[in-house]
Amino acid sequence: MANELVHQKFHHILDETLIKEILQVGVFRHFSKDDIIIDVNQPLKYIPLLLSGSIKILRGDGEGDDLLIYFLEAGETCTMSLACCMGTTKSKIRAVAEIDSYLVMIPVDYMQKWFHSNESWRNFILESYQTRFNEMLETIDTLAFMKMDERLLKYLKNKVILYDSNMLDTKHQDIAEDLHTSRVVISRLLKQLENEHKIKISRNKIEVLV
Amino acid sequence: MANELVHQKFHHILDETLIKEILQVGVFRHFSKDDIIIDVNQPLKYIPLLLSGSIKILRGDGEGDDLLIYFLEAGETCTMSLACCMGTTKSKIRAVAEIDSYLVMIPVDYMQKWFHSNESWRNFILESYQTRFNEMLETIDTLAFMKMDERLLKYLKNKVILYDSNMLDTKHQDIAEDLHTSRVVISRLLKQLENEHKIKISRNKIEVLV
DNA sequence: TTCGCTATGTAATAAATGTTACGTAAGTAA
DNA sequence: TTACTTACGTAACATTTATTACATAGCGAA
Repeated sequence: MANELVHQKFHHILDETLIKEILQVGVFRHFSKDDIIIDVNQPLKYIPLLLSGSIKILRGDGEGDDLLIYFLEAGETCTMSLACCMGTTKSKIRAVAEIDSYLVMIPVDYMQKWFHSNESWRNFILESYQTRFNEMLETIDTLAFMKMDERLLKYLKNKVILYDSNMLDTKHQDIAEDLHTSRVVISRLLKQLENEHKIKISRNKIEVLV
Repeated sequence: MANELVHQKFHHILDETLIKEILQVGVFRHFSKDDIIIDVNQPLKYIPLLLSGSIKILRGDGEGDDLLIYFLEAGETCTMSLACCMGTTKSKIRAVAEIDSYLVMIPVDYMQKWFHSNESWRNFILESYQTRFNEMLETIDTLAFMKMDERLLKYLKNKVILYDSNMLDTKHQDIAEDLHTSRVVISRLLKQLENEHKIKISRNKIEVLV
């Protein structure tokens, strides 16, 4: 089953021999919603490839304050891990399972070896960096140029795409933590968005109308 | 002279044969302070390697609003360019010469070729990505967790390191543009920092005391 | 010197966001 | 049902940042 998933999600970018090797050396792991996969300051010994689910990548200031940077989805890897592993430094981010997720963890040594021996792996790494770079730029844009109400709406719309449903199952407090603000601010802005007929609010639920 | 610089700045990371090839295919260019090297939406055909000087990398929202992301220094390359070139997309950033700078521009095709054929180039690219990733994370931190007065002081201290002098030659308006705020705000906060004996202000000059 | 330009100082005000405090409503378990 | 917990609504206020408007200071050119 797990083997099937690796083929399914990665055959378009990684070649057959590499996938075989991944199946041999990779460690398969399952995480439940809200499980912490990697935390800040934790040393990294594995590169995760996401087989199914969705992972939230957060920047933490170390004292409980977080900020959502972006989401990882099936078929992707955590470029942060790459950067960290290569420099054998500690993780500068926190990775949390957004929903139940299935991963295969590649020991760092192989990542290094493959980078020099396998062209498809090189391309995969490069492509990952590219994608993440653009996501980081977008995050910077959002922080620098947008006001909280715009950021909130963008966040909600992004979740709609992620869950493929405009009925979101979320609490104000959770949103506040992802956007690094307070619950009161989020409640206020959500109410404002509701008045503008862009969303509908009910307990534990937000329906996105736009 | 130019050849000397390439050796000097890159021999520790790139091997001899590659440096020779760079000297053959690279285009040498000089930029004066405040010259725009790459602008937003401009297609990229070259990867720049910085031989001397310093380059400011800014994110622009397209309508005149900018935000400083980080500085490039001698011996470094613009990872944004890599990301853009690989995806053959247009530049998402603006690069401006902070001081007079000397570059060697590598046509994209070679960058691709070397990536698969030369180990030292691969390592260089990977290392660049790593460095830039961390800088982007730091930028996100700054935006998300710091207030303007802290950001301002951090900006000033960074310039002190960059110029290796605590007497900075700068105007309030310039700082405001880099930090994406208004001149009035910067003047106000600078005055505040002066009252806290952290800086001394005079026309076109700021002396950093901490 | 005087004129004119640019950079800076600062007040007044507005808008956005953060904080505290408390009330109420929806769900849950006894 | 009652009691309890959790999520949400909202007022009142503080702080931070943005905006407008205008004054003054430094400097160079004529």
